[in-house]
Amino acid sequence: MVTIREVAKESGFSSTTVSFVLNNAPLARYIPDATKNRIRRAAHKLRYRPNVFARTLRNQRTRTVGVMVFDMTDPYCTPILRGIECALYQASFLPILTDVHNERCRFERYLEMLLDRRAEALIVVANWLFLNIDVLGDSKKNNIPTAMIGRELQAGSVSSVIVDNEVGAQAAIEHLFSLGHRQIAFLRGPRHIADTAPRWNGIRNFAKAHGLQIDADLVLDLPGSGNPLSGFEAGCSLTEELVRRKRQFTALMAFDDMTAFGAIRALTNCGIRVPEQVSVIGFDDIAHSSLLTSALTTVRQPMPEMGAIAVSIVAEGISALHEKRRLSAMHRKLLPQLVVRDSTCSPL
Amino acid sequence: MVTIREVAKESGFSSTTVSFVLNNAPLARYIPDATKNRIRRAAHKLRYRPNVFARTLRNQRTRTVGVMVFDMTDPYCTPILRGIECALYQASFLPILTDVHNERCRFERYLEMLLDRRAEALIVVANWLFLNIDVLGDSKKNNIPTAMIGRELQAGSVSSVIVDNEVGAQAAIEHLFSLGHRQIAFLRGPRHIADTAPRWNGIRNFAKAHGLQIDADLVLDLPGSGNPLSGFEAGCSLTEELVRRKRQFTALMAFDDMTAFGAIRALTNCGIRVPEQVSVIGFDDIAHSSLLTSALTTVRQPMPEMGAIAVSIVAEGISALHEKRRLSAMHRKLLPQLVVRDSTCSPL
DNA sequence: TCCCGAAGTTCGATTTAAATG
DNA sequence: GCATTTAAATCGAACTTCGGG
Repeated sequence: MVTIREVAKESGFSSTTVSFVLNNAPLARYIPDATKNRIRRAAHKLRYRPNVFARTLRNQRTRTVGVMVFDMTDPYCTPILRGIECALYQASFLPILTDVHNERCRFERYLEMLLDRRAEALIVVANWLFLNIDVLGDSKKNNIPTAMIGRELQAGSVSSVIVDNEVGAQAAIEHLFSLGHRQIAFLRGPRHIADTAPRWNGIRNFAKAHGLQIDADLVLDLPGSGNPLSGFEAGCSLTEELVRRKRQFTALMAFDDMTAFGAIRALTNCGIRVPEQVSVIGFDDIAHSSLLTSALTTVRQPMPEMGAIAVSIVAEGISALHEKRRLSAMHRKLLPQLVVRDSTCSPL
Repeated sequence: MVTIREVAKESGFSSTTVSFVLNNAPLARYIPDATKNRIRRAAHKLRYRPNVFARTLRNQRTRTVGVMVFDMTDPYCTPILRGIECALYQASFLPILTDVHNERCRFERYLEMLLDRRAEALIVVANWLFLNIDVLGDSKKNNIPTAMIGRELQAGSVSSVIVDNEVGAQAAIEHLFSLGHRQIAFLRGPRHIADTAPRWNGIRNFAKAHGLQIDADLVLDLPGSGNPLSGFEAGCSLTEELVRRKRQFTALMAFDDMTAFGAIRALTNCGIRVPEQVSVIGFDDIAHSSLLTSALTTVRQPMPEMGAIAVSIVAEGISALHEKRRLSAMHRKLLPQLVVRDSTCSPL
């Protein structure tokens, strides 16, 4: 590897001058262009690349952001990661990707590794989250800008980017209602998932406002497990349960897309056609929702945008840190969007 | 941040001794346990964490691996990334994730960034690859162990991990054949994708060996674009084209699962039932293949395993490098597995 | 005083060579 | 010579300080 000293020798100047010139340091102001050019040419000729580690050792900047995902296999994550990657690329940052697998010990070990590597910020994708983690304490202690996607922390210095679950759920139920559905079944999310309550609130509020009766027998809760893909099986078996109860319903609103897929599978297995006999609506708009034989109507979360916003928040945090500004946590709540496809229609 | 010198002061020894003890260096052999304990206690008490950058500056080890994906939104990537992550975690390595978006300039910039960061190895996930990249030259020049997943490089020092496409395609066609299908349509992959040719070879060989006629009018090529999800639309429109031709076929073999999804959509739209009237088989077994209304029969690539094997290959390369052993490139070809689900059955 | 450039210190650890009893 | 410990050099860049013109 060629060092700055070799560039100095090659160009005939000292390494100090080389450093000034190549970094456009303030002190390079008075250095004549002739000198600058000779130095730059020498650096280019030798294919000089500054040693990131030596540089970091001096100025503490790593241009690295730690990204923690709670479960990469969750299809919800991919577009978020893409959004993060895009935004970081533009800012010349590199992501270190860690996947916590919803395990506390992995979370702690990875957090330690990321802090050891002096990640300048942390982005946590915490949608399907079963841990009661204390990123808060840790990141506060280590004072590194942190943004969580998919979960809002009430207090503390951790920023958050979430979708407006209440508005989203309301849009979904409004869609079904305006199609004429009155007997609607619900597969609610697992209790301990943060998204569950606000979505249900949205539904209840809409129901109250429009005099829609919610039949308690048509409301079931997902059990919830460590695996985000388990929503499929759960949606499947809960829907079978609904059908067995022989309570009429013309539409089904699922907690998320995976659950909706399971519901559709169960309905199809029972000889019930979607959407002719039962309309189904999901939430998220994961990548393959449009590919289903009957493309899924759903509420889209702007995943790539959420990733990009998280990056912009922590980038701002990093700047603030360097300029010694105090910066309080930001909490962004993005609007979801109803996407009408083939799995919903008016009841006959 | 607490430094080794503070630990030295706290424990009453020099930083040299501290370093020896905490790293279990050979020279720590003669250091009495009493000393070791005092040092370790001091380090623990002060919550000492060695500065990764100072350490790397000395011994050149970063415990970092660069991961380059050509398109993260390709569902094929996710399980591979998971496999890589798992294996790296166990080896106490951290991945820097980069997504090339199938763009040459991104590829080059990211490669440079990864080399700047002294990634100890490179893993390239190059399934849906349109670039004629020269990782080869670069990695040779920089002499860092490199493994490619999804594409085999004939010569050079780059290792590879691929699935046996020929065997996989043969398994697929054999499945259809043994079900009794004789009029089979094919949606072949884009010309410039590496997987296309071997899969077609597998099909042709099987056909020849079993006297199966391949009707040229039932063979169409995917156009191929930069976007792996475009396979859906292509599969859809090509299948419509097939149906328009009014040439009978009882089964359709798609290049990959996305294409198969498109085909199923088109068939359904045309009022043709899957699998009763036309069986459909895919390739890959991406995450949601089992979720389709009629779960897809397909040929599974062992993605997580491929990721893990790539890691073990580069890990071996890293060791070899440190022990100054010469190590030639490895080429692993894994066996795919037929997964029979609901999209295939015997013709009526 | 202003301009230009160099010498030397610093970042935090590892490691060589050497000094003790 | 052996067991135990350490001073000093090193990694590569950035930056402070200083000197000559």
